[in-house]
Amino acid sequence: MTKLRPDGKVTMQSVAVAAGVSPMTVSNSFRYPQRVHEETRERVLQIAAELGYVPNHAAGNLASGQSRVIGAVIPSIKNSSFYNYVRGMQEHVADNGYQLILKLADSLEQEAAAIRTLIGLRVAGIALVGDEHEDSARTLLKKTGVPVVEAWVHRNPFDMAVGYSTIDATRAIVELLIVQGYTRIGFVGYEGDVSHRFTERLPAFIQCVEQAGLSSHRIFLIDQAHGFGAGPQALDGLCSIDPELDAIICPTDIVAAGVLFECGRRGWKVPERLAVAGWGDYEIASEITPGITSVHPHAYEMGQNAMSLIIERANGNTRQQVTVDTGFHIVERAST
Amino acid sequence: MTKLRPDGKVTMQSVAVAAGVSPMTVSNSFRYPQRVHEETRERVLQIAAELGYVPNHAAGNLASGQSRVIGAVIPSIKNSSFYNYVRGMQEHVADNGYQLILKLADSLEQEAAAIRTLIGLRVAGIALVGDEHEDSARTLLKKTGVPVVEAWVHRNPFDMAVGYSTIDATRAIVELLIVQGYTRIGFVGYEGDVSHRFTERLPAFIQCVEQAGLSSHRIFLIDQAHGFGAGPQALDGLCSIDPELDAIICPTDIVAAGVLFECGRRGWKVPERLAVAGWGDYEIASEITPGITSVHPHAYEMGQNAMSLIIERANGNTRQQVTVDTGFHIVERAST
DNA sequence: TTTCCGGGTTCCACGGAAACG
DNA sequence: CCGTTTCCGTGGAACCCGGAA
Repeated sequence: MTKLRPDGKVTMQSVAVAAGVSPMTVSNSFRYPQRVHEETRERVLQIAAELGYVPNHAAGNLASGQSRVIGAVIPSIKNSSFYNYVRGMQEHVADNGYQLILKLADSLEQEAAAIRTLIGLRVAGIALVGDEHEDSARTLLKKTGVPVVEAWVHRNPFDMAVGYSTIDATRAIVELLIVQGYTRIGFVGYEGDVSHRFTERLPAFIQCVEQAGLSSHRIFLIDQAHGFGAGPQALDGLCSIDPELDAIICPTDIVAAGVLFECGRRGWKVPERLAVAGWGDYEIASEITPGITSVHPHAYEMGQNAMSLIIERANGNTRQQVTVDTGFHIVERAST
Repeated sequence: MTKLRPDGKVTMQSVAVAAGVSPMTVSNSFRYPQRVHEETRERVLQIAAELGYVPNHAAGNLASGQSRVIGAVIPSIKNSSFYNYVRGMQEHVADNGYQLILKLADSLEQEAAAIRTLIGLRVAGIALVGDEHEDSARTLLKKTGVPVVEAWVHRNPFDMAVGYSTIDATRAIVELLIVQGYTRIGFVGYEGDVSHRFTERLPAFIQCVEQAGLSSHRIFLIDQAHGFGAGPQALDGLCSIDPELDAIICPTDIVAAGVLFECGRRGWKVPERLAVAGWGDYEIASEITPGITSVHPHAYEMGQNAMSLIIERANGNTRQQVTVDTGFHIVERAST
């Protein structure tokens, strides 16, 4: 019928008419450029650009049953820890002709809602953070069979996973402090219902210091909602357990920075009076004085690998290895 | 034909068969619940849940030409300034039955690509940050006619805008410092090609201090890429212009914190020797000692209003007022 | 190049039940 | 009492735009 829409909407049809070719040629020009004669293709793309035509993903998805959009759910953008993770995802998908969309979710309910939205969009895959999800979300993911990657998770994946061992990282930090001669080491954790990637650290700490013949009773839990403000609290708490505390391991560099501020107020020298270790290698860790010794997770690589797993699965390649360990390293700075 | 898909895909059809109704009734159960007899509807929804059915947004979008998904492009999640903005958007769309998806774009090219993706998805509207966009993106937006909101912009909108006046905010900060008795006020800006929401501040500063009969030559530009590290640089730069500098206005609280760190190293008392003002009211501004006097943009409200403008437009209501000023306030703390 | 779907929506027709004359 | 109108829950047909064959 070759009927043009009465409204202003530009479709493949209108581009085809304007370029004097069939709709199929337009389609091919976009999806399989080499199938179309160069001259034709360029004319088609040129006219498409002039008309402001962008292929309708909804229609394409419906017709082909495929999608080149991947969804990622991240818990928060409040701190910078996910910046490199997202950048890694972003750049990897771009290199492979995919596109990334993000959903924010501060709670498991929100995560479940985000997953529902992404499934409604029929994305090619979903990247989640952590291994805690609502049951409803789990069953939905299972039933629809979308490729799912859990990031910041290093074992027992729901489907696929990419992460590093927070247990190994805790061990590495503790061992570093011991090697440096600290013996009265305190640990700051989060209280209440927080993600496994935090709760795993405490038992690792206990095991590790006891293995070294040290005491593991210097433990204080703080509220995750507090940022820098948690520093003074944590220091007070640990000092009331052991006033001669000589080192402190913090759950994030933000808390560590808070401890440094408090040390400044008390006139304590770091690391002479107290060594301070952080986690995450945020920007503040290198900018503050003294610099904070910190665990640097390879977040960028995590993002890359998460996308790579999804894209391989989408292309039909089933990998043997469904868990990728992207590792971490310890950045030693003046605070320890 | 009522043919069930051979693969595992759950469609409206399969739900209809399982519930013993027509596909139309399933559709109505989801979209117009009151059109369907309560008993029937509940059975349908129940069975849909059991099968793990989620309506295919792609198909729905195609058929109805409508979408309940709004896209937002944000420049970075590296710092916390957009956290409240995103939260405001998120919560507002949820209350109105819409869904928000995010795209990250660190550059104008990436922004243009993000816009292209969102248009491909045929979203109901697009929220951008700032008023600088690639020409290709501008024409595409114009031609497709999607509702567009520019946030953090307070005038000359491309389509609709929501923001606050950085000029007024600069004036407010300068006036506060003058009232507090500071006369040798320095200004730290960003060099090179940065967003208008930064570049507008310098002329406002100059005009304002000159109006008060003060000198406006204490100006130093830094690289936007630097975080805390910019503090020492800026302080060095301004001190070489005027060693007796008594106040400094920073482009962000991060830079202000960097200045505070440097003051600590130099043994300078804040605000006795130097008053420090920041911008953004990041978490660090309240947590650090002394607290940083800062401009608090109403980012949450900005997010809400951005979504509200788009949703109203999508519902066919054309507003007279296409620019919403959500304002700001100055949070006075010990640093000035 | 053409034909024929994909999964859902719009629009309207259908038919049974209740209300009315 | 029965025929007719109205209402409302439900279903049928055409169509949205692009992709596979």
